[in-house]
Amino acid sequence: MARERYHHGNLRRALLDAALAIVAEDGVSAITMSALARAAGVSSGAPYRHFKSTDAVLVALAAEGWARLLADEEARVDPDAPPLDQFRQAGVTTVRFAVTHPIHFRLMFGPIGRRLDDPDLSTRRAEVDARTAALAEAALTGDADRETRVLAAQAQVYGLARLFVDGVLPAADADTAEALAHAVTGVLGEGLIPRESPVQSRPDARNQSSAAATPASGEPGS
Amino acid sequence: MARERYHHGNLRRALLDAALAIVAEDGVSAITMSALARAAGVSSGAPYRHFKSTDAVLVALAAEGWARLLADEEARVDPDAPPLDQFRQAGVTTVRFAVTHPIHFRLMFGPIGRRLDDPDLSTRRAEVDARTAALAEAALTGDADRETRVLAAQAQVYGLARLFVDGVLPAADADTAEALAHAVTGVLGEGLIPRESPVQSRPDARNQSSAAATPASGEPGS
DNA sequence: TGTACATCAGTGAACGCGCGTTCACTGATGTAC
DNA sequence: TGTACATCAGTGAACGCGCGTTCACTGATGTAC
Repeated sequence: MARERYHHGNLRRALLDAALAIVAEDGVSAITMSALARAAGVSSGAPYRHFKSTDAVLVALAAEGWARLLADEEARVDPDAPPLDQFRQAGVTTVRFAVTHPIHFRLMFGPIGRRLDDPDLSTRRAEVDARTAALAEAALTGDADRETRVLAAQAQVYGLARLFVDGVLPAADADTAEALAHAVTGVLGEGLIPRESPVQSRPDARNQSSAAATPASGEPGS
Repeated sequence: MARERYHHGNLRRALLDAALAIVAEDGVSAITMSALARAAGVSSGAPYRHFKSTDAVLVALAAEGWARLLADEEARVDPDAPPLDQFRQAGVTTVRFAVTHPIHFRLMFGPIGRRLDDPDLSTRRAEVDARTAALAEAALTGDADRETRVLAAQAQVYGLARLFVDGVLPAADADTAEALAHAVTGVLGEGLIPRESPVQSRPDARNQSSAAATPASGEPGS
């Protein structure tokens, strides 16, 4: 924090934060080693002590994202809940994460996130993947189209997350996004068409287009 | 096609194709006016006759993408089918489009695609949006959480499309992707958990993880 | 507690390169008559 | 069918700029004794 010292103290962290700020402001193409140095208030050669290229910075951010997502899931998924609820909670957490960390999310699931050559990135990603697979395994049993059902759930969660991140849905705070994710995953659990009675109706229907934030709806089975 | 002529004939098209090739090869950051000129076999100043910047090239590609998606939907959605089927066909078509035009898809739904200042882009996008909204309106009736159900469907389709485009699911040909989209949207129609009898089982379950290409499953209601 | 020394993080100047952009030009095309 | 002329698309040389990258340096930190 203190200015005017020869050593920065935590330049690595400052460069990562600078990268986040630059991406948020001008997009990922605006990241250059020079711009990072400038944003961190440091000479042009200094960043090379910590990252060998701008891609390395982005890879580090992606790895950080996977670590944070894992931590979020561990914090927000109740290990004592029924398996299907755990699976759903993990999905809701993913949507929440996407809204609170959109830049990380984009990097994690973009070309940068698929860099298998970086061990830190790939192991952290593998951890989350393994966890998700285990939750899906426990939640959705039976061999009738099991993988199709898992994919249906993953696609929905990922799609909702990306609708926020890509700006198709308007920006929302974490709790609103989470409530929406809860409602939407409920639809998948129940089926698109209400079977007999139309799913305990509530007087909602707020906004205009598809952007309505309609929280709380039916729970899924189990 | 003929080389060595002073006039190119269709440089605009050639520049767009060059941009697609460059993005496919080295990513969107590799697009420069110089690189486009080089790839089109033309002098460095020539592209400026058609585009004022690389962003203008990308905007043109996004607009082209929306036009093609609209054409695809008009070709593949049966106007005589029941409304819910039409809605579903539109969704399946979107997934097919994403797999066959991944670069267009990424541009259409990235920051470039949200440039409201370009009239061509924004009107073409608005056309598709209006069409989708109309199909959703006709397909999903009833006021109980209607918007939530629409969003659930959109999120699932968009999510599946992006899972392909982002490389989370392995690359697939158009028909395989379409079959998968059909199966996955069927899960949303029926509900995640089979109600009584487990959805007329078929002996599938092929691949390893979540990448199984399990085609054909139950139809949705209506 | 003090001293010597090794290690390290950041400096700032330097360089070459490729990109964006401009511009007077030239070759080709199309059209008026 | 031919000629003159306007318009247009692409040329190629030029320029300034910012970026990536290197490197001898210097100030700070930590640690052995």
